[in-house]
Amino acid sequence: MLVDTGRVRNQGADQSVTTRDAVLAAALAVFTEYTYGGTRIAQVAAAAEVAVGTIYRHFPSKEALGNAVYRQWKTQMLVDLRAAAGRAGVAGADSRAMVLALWRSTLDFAVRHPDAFRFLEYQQHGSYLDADARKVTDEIDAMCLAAITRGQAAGDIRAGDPGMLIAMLLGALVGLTRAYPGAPVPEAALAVAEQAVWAMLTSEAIDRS
Amino acid sequence: MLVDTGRVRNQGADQSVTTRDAVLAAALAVFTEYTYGGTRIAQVAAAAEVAVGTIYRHFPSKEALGNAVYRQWKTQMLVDLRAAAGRAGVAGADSRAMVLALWRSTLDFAVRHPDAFRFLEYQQHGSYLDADARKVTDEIDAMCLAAITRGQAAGDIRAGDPGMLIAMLLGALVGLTRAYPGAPVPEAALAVAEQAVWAMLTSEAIDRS
Amino acid sequence: MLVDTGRVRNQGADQSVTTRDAVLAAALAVFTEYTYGGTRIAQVAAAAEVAVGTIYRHFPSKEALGNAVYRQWKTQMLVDLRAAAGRAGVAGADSRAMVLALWRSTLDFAVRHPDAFRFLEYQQHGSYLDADARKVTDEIDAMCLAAITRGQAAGDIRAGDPGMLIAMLLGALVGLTRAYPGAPVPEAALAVAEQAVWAMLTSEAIDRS
Amino acid sequence: MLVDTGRVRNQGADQSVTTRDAVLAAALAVFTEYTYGGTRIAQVAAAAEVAVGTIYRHFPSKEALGNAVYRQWKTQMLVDLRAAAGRAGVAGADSRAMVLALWRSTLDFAVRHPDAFRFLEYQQHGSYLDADARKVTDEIDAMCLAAITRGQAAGDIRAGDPGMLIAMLLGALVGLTRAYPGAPVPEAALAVAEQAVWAMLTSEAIDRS
DNA sequence: CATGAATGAGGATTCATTCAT
DNA sequence: TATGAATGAATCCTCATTCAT
Repeated sequence: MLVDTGRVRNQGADQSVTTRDAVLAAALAVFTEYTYGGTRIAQVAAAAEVAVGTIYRHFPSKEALGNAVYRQWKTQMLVDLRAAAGRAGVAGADSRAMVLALWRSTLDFAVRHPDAFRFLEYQQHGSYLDADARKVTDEIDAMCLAAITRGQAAGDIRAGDPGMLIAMLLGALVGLTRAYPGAPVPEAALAVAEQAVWAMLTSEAIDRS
Repeated sequence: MLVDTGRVRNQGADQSVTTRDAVLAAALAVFTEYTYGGTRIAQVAAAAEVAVGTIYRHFPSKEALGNAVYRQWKTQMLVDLRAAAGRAGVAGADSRAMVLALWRSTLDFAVRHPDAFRFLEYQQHGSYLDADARKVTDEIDAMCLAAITRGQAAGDIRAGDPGMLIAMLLGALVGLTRAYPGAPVPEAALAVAEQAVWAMLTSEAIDRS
Repeated sequence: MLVDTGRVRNQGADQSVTTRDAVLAAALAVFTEYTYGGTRIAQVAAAAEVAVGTIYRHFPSKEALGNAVYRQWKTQMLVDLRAAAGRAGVAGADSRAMVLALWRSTLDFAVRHPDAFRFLEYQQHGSYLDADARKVTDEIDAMCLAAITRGQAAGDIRAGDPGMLIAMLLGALVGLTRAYPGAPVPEAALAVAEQAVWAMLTSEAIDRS
Repeated sequence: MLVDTGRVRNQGADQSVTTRDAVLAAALAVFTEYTYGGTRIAQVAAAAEVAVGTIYRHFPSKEALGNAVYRQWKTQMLVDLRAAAGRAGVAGADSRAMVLALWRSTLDFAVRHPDAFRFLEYQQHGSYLDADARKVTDEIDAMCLAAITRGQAAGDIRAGDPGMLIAMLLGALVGLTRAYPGAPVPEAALAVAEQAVWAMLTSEAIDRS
């Protein structure tokens, strides 16, 4: 019987990587649209053009798949943030530049991977995230916290609970992406957003000046 | 034939309103904690201390219950916003004061009804909201949009897509409440947040000055 | 509070009889349309313009209500058959006239109480009929059986299992009423049916002649 | 990409057809005994020796299953009737032989598939039958109607509403099977029934002779 | 490794029955 | 006696997971 399976995937050494990645990508897309809890494994399988059973060959459970997607992208975010922080640090930047670098990295992530950003920041993951996934999140949080705290110490950033400031920043970013559903955020909006958010972080200093 | 049934009907009605309200309140609490999709009707029933069947006497389906909760609180928000706008308008306020009034009304709502605010702004309702529920949302959006637009025309508010500015504002507010999970937002944080958000809205003007 | 309860039913000594009868009549109508198993007590209550609880004041259960309806009409049928048999017997009729009298009584019943006839002959009552109800049925069956058997003995009726002949007769009658759903069987059809069914009972004799 | 999946698909399909047929057969048996409305899906599953979920892989709902069973057997009846009509037509039969052929085909069906015949002719399907199922029924009705009408025109069949005659015929047949519940109709009874029913159709002609 | 039919526990919904008023 | 809101067991249906091929 002749069937068109749609894609070459059974050949070569990296086949399982390819399949696994296809599943991860499909899962992200479907989770973003329907919520983790709202998507059926069959939907992911259909989106990945794979049989249901195949998903279970790569991930032991739906929860594990959810964690894998979360970890994949949160780790990507962490990598990006570290790279940005590294560049800023190498340049001997002041705390202000460091915060700005982290902000821009996050913004960049949100623009380049809108689905991933929405999935990560926009949903309630509490019910299924495991320790590994949380560890990545905690590391990112710690990094941002440190940058903000240092900025506050240096007088570049307004006073206030750093955790709250970060949460508001991220929240504003989430709002930004929510304002353009299913579309990339326009360039103009990005510029406005950056100014606006930066003002948020420095308003007190500005007021003082 | 006309008969005076005395209190019988009213009694039934009273009872019914009370039960209905208990279910709505329980549903809000449980939906907020577990997500609409993540809660079982049995959980709502247990939280409301009624039998499962009782919920179906008052709401035809889980979806209808979700809509009712959404509408109840979004309508409350609308009422609050209208009251705030009315007070500001009576005071002959400028556009700046009007926007500030709306912001404070929303903030106040988030502080006084943290569960409701989280339920409304924090979840993906797309899958089950009906036309009625959306109508309330649209009205609120229109109100805020108008205020921002007028503020921009008056030069009180920075330029930029008004929808985006509102989304960022709300997002920041969501982030704020998320930063203090299961607890009221501290007073100090509220003050900081207001300054920060206001700076967001006016940064350009400030920059220009 | 003034409400129109639609009917006077709370006055006089025979009130409960009236209510009970209203429920029985409503039940017959709804059972006939939706099947015993397919009707909800609430439907019967609505059709009887009575509250659900009221039905349970008169009948201990849905099953009891079903039995009561069945018994009511099967008993009516029995009464009619006895009257017809009585008249025929008094007239000193031959077995042929007796069978014809029973047939006409049944036909008359089917024409005058089409819902009742359909309910009685057309549904599977096996699951809920109690001994009392079956007793009435058995008595009718015995009566018909005796008439047919006597007719066969007298050579007026063709040979064959009398139970089968009765079942076919009744079946044909059911078919007749089914052919005119929601409407009375036309006079012309009745005449045809009588000839046809009578031919069924006597065909052999005719063939022999 | 075109791949030869070998027997995989066919295997799946075979398996599926077998399972589907097992479910259909089980459903017929249980529906016949307990009525469509009176049977739980779990009963069908148990009778088919499959899990509940398996039924839903093959039929989207209980209603769809009911329709499928109905259509399966009504279609079989149609096929049988057509074959009988074909044979009678080829033999150049007169209208009398044609009607007799149809009658015998139906009788044969009732004898060979007593459950199916009871399910089809004995229950109220109105509540769940869909257009497809009704189409088959209508086709059978039209076929019988045509035969009777032609027979009447040729003077072989008595006058009267053909729909009514058919309904009475079928009704008598239903009564016949009802007279021997859970058992095959005895040969002797079949012969009697045929004479009786034929007398029903021709009584007038006979009377006239 | 891939497949997808089968499984069955779990969740939404219905409805006969009860009982406080 | 009548009412109808409340009850919860029973029922339909879903979907994560398994496993024979």
